[in-house]
Amino acid sequence: MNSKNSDHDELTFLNSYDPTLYDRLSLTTDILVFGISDSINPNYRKLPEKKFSILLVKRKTHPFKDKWCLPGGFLQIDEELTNAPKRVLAKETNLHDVYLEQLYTFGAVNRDPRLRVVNVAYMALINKDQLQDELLADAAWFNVTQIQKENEIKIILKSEIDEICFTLLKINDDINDPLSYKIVDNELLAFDNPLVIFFGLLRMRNKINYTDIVFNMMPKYFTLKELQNVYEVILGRKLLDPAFRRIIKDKVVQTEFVRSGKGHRPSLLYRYKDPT
Amino acid sequence: MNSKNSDHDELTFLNSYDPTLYDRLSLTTDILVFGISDSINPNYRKLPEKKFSILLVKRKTHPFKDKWCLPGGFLQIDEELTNAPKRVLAKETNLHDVYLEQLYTFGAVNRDPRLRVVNVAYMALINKDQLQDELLADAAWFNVTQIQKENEIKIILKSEIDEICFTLLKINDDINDPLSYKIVDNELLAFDNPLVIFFGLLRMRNKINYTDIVFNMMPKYFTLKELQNVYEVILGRKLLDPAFRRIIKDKVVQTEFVRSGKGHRPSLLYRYKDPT
DNA sequence: GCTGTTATTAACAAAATGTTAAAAAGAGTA
DNA sequence: TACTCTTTTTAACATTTTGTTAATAACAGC
Repeated sequence: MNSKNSDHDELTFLNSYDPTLYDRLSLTTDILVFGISDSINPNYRKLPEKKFSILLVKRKTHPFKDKWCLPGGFLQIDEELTNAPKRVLAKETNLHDVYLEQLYTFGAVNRDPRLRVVNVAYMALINKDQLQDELLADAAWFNVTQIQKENEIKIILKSEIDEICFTLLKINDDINDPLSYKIVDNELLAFDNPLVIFFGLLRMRNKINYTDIVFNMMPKYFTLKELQNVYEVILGRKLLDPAFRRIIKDKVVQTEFVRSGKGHRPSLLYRYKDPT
Repeated sequence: MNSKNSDHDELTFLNSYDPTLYDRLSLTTDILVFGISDSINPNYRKLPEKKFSILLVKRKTHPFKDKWCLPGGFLQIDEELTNAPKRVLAKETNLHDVYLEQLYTFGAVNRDPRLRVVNVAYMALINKDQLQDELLADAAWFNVTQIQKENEIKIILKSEIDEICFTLLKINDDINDPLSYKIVDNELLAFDNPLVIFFGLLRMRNKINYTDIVFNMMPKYFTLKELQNVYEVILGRKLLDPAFRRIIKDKVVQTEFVRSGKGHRPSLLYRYKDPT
């Protein structure tokens, strides 16, 4: 068989192909938006505290009406998969050109009560200073606190207007698989969003150690202590200054600027050194 | 609004919901099966060489008839997403209870010439000793060789009956995103399979350093040198014996058995120490 | 100038990793 | 039996990285 014939066969086949031959379902995308919040410290001489936070929106329609959920939407039939989270994010937060990374695809049969839906979850990292407009009325930032016990992970999400709490139980040994956990005590979050959030936190804690993704959440200029605080809230533990500085100093460049007026030695401002 | 009313609203909504409201498409799953092959060394006194290899099947139908591809199939409408790769793997290789991990979801609009298909790729690790039956006539193991130049990655897949070669060009800085690469010079592989294979290799090389996944490809008993060889073929570089042994000795237990008769000091046989 | 505060780094300790080379334990062979 | 060839195994040291403590620096406010 020569190549011409083969191409011809393929064309004939494609022209007579019936696309309804296989089961068809809907595909959605959720976006787990991470950012860093400053919360004012009551002691006016102390530094503001950094908080690791995620963006949730309140559902206006059924199903899960009035519950919080991750911003998301349906994939369109003629739309690149990678475009869907961009489009949704632009619509919900007016953010463009943010760091996006595919997180995991969730496909439990009953995850949506309406119909069979498979969800491709993405993770976005934003520098909240770049938020041009106010958030929509039904969106809010929630600070993340994670409490780990034996086979149980409790996550508390706290905004100015609401507090969400849920627990994940480990039902399986495979620690890197989000489906190794079962959701319990979830009152306020829609769909399987607790799994998406948990898996995103896990991914962040891992990748922070061997990539430069944190810098997507930093402003252009920052002090090393501010950067260290971001590492600390993501990792959920304190780091020692000298050790942190040794490791991070390859990734940043000192600038001519300082942050002063704080009642102590001014801190030098650094910026990210692009590795090229 | 009380909870009873809310539940009632939700039920009313669900009963009147029209599932054809949103675009619907087909979902497939591909499985990148990794294994380790022994190739006999021509010098009879030398040890057999370990090769890192993947399983490909030859397509019998259009599209891409007679090209090699990853084993895969369509997700059924009432099937758990995690079940699809299990079902496909059982059918194609007669393997059950293998290590499976979700790799990435590929959703370029034109990745399948027939219809809009989104593909959830999985990675499987198998110990080839457990293969109970012969492979199907149209399946074969291909040894993997990867050659990295500047912005170019060349991958050579070699089986007893065929040799496949393709190149990926880096078109984007984001090194962890498979879509940062463009496929060139691909003659023999179907769909976007080169991207799946490349991303799987990347994932393996990363995870081998901070997880115990290699042991899914090892037989029950193995020598430390055999284990080291597996690390070496996956990482694509030689390791120094004492350094490797120091790191790996926490993960294995020495057994009472030895492998002898090789014309040199016998090697102690170890087994995986489950971390529990 | 003194106090309170945080930034920055020096200096040392401890741990991890890289490297070289020697010893151990067999099979084959003269 | 003694010697060679081979690979396994580890000792011993060098080097690098990381952990820790504590000293010094530089400001604001009083």
